[in-house]
Amino acid sequence: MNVTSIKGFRDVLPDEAARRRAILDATRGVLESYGYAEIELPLLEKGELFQRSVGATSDIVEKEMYAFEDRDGTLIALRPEGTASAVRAYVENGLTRSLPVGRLWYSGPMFRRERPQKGRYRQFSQIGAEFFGRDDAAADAETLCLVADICAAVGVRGTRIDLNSLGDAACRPAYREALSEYGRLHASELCTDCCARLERNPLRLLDCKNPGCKAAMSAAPLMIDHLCDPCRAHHDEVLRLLGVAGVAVTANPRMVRGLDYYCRTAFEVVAEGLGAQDAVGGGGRYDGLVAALGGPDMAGIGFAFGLERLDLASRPDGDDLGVAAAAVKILMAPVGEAAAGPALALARRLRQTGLRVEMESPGRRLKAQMKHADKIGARFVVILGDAEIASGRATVRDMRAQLDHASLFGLADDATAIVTKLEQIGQFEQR
RNA sequence: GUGGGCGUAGCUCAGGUGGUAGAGCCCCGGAUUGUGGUUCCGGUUGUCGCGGGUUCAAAUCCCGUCGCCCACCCCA
Repeated sequence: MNVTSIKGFRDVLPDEAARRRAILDATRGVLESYGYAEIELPLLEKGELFQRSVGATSDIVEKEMYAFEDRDGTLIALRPEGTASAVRAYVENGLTRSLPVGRLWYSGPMFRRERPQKGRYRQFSQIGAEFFGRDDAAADAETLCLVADICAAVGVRGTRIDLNSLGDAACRPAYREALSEYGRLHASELCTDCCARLERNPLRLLDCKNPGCKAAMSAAPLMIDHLCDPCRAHHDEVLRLLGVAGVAVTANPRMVRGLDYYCRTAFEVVAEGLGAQDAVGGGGRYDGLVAALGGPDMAGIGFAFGLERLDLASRPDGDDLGVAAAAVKILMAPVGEAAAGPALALARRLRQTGLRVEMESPGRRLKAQMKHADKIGARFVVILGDAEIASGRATVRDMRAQLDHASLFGLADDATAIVTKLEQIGQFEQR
């Protein structure tokens, strides 16, 4: 094999494609039941969009983004995430006015140039949802309800929703400084990565998995204890509403998120069976992002699920999703070149009634065609050989009953009449 | 970017101490005339990841390189 796919890019074969489609269908159903409308977004955006939203110094933009210069010199990027595009589209198309309270969802591939591993690829798919124009706690609670319902609908096993508040512009800067201060006092106990984080992104000190850092940071101040009054009230109300709604969440005061735009409510859905990458989805509130991208001062909260991870986390006994193979119900078996034309024409007419009909090769012997019929699980085989062409009537083999029905119908018969005859000799589902 | 593991037919793998490649599955064909699921017989596909070295001889030893996987980082 000379030419292969690119590292981190892969082919989704039919079995997996069927599962992905089932997951997408289940998710779409829940999203639409909450009143979300689908939006299709470009795969390419100006690089500037992500620098201004995700953050120019974030890992995603700094070292994971696929970007290149277009012929006119503008920096183009393959989108590493969906929220930035959704917000851009929301502002650019005037939805801030026509749809001031908007619920939008999208799905599709995202691109990040990371080292591939279990559940992580350079091209991966997300299903995302954004809720614009509401900054009240009920909007947060509704969003968490949606997240929980999607997990249930998809059949994700062993899920847990971690919840935290990241504060806002009023209280986070002071906390950030306090955390940095604490970190500097314990700098000698921190790993090199964490030392670098001290100035650049002290919040990340909290979720380092290095044992030494964990120990050093165990007594560090937590955002949750430094929230300003409005943030505190908001967070408490979200928790209260979730309790009433019956959505279980786990308070995780050490959870931070890597994207710059989050504020207040942040959450992550983790599941079992994923290896080290155990997050199936995550999101949070991003009040201020709409304004940062040139729109009005509008609130927003959203999340995204990783399709590959949803699949991994629901796979082994995700039987409720089933793998709906495109089961062909009828195999058209032309024996000899003379039958090719009539078979093609008949198969086509039968398909117009909604039947699934696969056409075999006229050059193959009937035995081989029958073998294939069995392999694909065909319910009936319509045999067209010299005798059938001569008489103008088809022979039908009932694969289940192991019976032939000679001259069952005329080649020129009405398609629906043919279907009726097939139903008379054996019950079958047409779809 | 950093570690660790692995690279033999489409798939799963076998090939002690070097002798020049195999099994099962899958696929295709046959077992007398136009009929499947079992059985039997036969068959196709390999630069043994790639390059170099040692050797009379390497899939097997040495070096390098690439790729995949897992983990760190980060995140979906």
